[in-house]
Amino acid sequence: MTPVILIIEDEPAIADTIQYALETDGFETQILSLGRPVLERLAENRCDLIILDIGLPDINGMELCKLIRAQYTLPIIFLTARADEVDRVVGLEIGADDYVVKPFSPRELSARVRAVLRRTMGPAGHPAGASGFIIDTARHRITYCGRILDLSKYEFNLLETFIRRPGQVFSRDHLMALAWEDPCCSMDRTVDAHIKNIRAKLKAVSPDTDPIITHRGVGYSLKEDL
Amino acid sequence: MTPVILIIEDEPAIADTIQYALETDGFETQILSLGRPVLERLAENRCDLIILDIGLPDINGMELCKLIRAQYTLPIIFLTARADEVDRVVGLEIGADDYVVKPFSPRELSARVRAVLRRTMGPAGHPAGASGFIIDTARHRITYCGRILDLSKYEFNLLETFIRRPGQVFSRDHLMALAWEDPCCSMDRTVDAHIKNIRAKLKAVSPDTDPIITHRGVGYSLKEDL
DNA sequence: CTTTTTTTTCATGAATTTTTCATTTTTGTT
DNA sequence: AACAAAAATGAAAAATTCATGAAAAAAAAG
Repeated sequence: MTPVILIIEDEPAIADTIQYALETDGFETQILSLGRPVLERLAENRCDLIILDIGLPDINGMELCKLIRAQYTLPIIFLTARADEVDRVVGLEIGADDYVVKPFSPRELSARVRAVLRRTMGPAGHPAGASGFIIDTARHRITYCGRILDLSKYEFNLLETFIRRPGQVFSRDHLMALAWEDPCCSMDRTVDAHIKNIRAKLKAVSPDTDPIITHRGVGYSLKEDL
Repeated sequence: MTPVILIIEDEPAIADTIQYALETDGFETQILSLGRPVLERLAENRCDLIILDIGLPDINGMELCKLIRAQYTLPIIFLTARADEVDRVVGLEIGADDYVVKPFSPRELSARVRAVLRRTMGPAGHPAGASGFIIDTARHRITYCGRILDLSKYEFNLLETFIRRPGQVFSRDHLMALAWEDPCCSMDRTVDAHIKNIRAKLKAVSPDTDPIITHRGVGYSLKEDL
């Protein structure tokens, strides 16, 4: 399940920049330009992390943070123009998980979002596209270390299920169930054969690393970014 | 239990500043001026968080981070003079929980330590389950005293059944039934052999305690927390 | 219908895990 | 203290499990 990030920021230019960076990295995003409607929004839909501008026109960011924290435990990253040490400490003290000062790099912000979510949601916090993989769902393509992979149908399905949950160990049965449409019951090392082919293609891109881990007697998993 | 913070920093002035700030805020601290001895140190004593300078004289911080993360799940905060955006992104990508650029405010660093620990350890204390064990079902992984165990299939199954019911005494037959898929009727000290292997691996992590209790003539159980 | 690609199956050898077994150590009881 | 039963231990044997290469079988493309 792709993490949903709520961006609370009144300057459209900044909000858009953040949104673009996060979506490029595989997150789902939503923008709110005012602080007051946030609680309603949280009550209605799922949200995994909030990026909160402190200088909102309608309500003080610190106050809003307190209000949110009174009801929710979800992580909050403060965004602000105030670089004062005191502000930063107070911000973190008050319960923020991170504190980013403007002007900031969108890529760094996205990386910080991922760092916080890694702790909060565990393996589920990864957006599609970890371990050097990026899934382009629309084009049905997978990129590995910047290189487009030429994959057959089941190779794609298999690799996709791995990428969507990096680190999770899948049994062969489980993989069959996830990557094959009909419950193809026969399983005489079929998965193994495909894994072998995938590995060969990944090796062609990056010869010294094998991101697929074999768990003897259990199944396979994809290496998480370390 | 006071959290223990390991500071890995080669400049004494900076290390002392950090130490002072953290101890003022109630943390226990320890300073290491080199990177290589870190793994030994981790094997010996408890540590809840690492502050890691990237520019160490003996080993690259990123490499060290990977080495630590291969065995431990504890949070790491990077400390560095490099303000480059690329470095920051890579640092967070690689598994750091936060990334602080020099020069920095000691009070802010301490606040960030608290923010990370709040997520990692909960409001107070360790996240550990029974007797220091944590089961990560998705990753098919068991952590013992913060250390990732390398277990074979049946070692994993066996230890898992113990952890799920701490204190309960299981007969060998019962363990066979629970941890083996087919009712493997053979029972010639098979369980004993696996228990032996598990104990050896636990001993490698914590030499002075054996959390597995033998009940003569009956079976085995896992020590409960007090 | 033929050719090509993909998927599945199979056999082999190597590596690891599991099991067995003989021996030593521990434990509880007389 | 001595004894017997049970468990720990170390090492060898047996059994799995997996990677690999290659050959069928099936599906897709031309």
